[in-house]
Amino acid sequence: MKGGTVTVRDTPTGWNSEPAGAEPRGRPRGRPRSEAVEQAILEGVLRLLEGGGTLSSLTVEGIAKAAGVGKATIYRRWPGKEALLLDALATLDNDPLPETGSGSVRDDLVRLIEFVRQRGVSKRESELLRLVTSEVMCHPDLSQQYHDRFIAPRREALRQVLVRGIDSGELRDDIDLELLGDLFAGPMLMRTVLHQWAALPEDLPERIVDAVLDGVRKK
Amino acid sequence: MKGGTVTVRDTPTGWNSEPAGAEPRGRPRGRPRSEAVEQAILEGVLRLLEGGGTLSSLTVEGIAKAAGVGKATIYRRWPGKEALLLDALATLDNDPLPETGSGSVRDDLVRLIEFVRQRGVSKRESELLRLVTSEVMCHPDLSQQYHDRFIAPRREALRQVLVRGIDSGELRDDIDLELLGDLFAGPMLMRTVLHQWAALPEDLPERIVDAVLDGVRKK
DNA sequence: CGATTAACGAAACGGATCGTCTCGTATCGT
DNA sequence: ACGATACGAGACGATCCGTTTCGTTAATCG
Repeated sequence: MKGGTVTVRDTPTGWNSEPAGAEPRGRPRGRPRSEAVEQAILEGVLRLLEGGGTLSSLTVEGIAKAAGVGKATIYRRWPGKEALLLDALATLDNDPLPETGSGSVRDDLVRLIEFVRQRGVSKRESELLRLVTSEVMCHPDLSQQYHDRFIAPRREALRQVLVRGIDSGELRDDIDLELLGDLFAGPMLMRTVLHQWAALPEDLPERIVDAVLDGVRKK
Repeated sequence: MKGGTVTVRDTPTGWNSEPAGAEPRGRPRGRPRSEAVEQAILEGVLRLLEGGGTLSSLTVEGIAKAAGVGKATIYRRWPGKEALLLDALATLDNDPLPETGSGSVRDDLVRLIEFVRQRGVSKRESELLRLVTSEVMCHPDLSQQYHDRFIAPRREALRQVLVRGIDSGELRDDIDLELLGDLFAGPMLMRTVLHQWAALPEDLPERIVDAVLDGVRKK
């Protein structure tokens, strides 16, 4: 944890994206970083994860070996294993959020939850999500970054749909917005993250949304 | 991971409780294990966790130091850090499940979810639960033990209440039992495990249960 | 009482990984 | 050509794991 000499000149993928005008400065002097190396490292991480290894089995040296690079090359780009995991997650998680606001609020909710389900059914993404979540839960600083980059946009999209539903009179206006979101997202996240052995049938989003909308009390 | 000479003679707390008649044999010959040491180790784990350390900060050597014991004494009782964590969790998690079946199904559901909320509001239990969950998610074998010891009993209690509700006509009978459980438990577990920064007000269980029962669609 | 048996604290060991650092080489701009 | 920087390879000290040894302590058995 003490100061070192390895200088992280810049970070292409943005784990510590410099906020102020750092981009428009001229190209740095020496040999530029290889984009191929960048992708080889991220691809190596994903490849190692497909074997369903434990978190401790994903070592930096193993990543370097799998990617055919030196360790220093990894530490030149990321401050540690955790930030690298976050960027690896980002390479899988770049699908755009589904369009909302066109049809009924009910269909928008189904679309958003189906989007979450898709993460769970993909073996590769599921394994990665599981490890990242477990890693993030122990690192408060990473927890913040993970929340900002991955959780917050989804929660915001869900929130907008819910606000639209309240305004249009389709949803009750006497329930906390946050609670409302958890009612819809909780059941699906529970299956994708907590117990991965649960099945994720195609119609699960529909069933969740309709059950939460209509209530489970026998009329 | 290779075979060793340290023989685990017996395991008081039951991480590998011998199923067959092993208990009624006469007292073993030599010096018995100190119960005080047992509790000192578990207490040391809990004390280290209150500082909100990352999972890697909870080292076996640190536990031994905190408890004032030797490392071998820990490995004499538990096969590794993970199993020790599970037993430490058990020392906090020995409150009996709330009584159900007396009044309305709605009140039973509130009681069960309030029971989950209590885990989340206790700082000590919350931290421990967070670390154990993260540890468990990476160890398939531990995941099984964790599920059997902690998850399954709660799910079973919830399931019984739901079955009673269906039989008595209070709950719809056209929804999967498993989905029904996730609808109630998901929102609360989401807050206690996934984002620990969320508030857990006292009336949250009531609000969850009533919202899921009545539905969130505007009538 | 004395012998036996096993747990105890302390400490050392080999192995693995981390994060840093140093080489010699390769590739860029000037 | 030259300086600057990234690259792969690998050594380094530090830390932790899980095992093992050592001398001591506490219980049972004869």
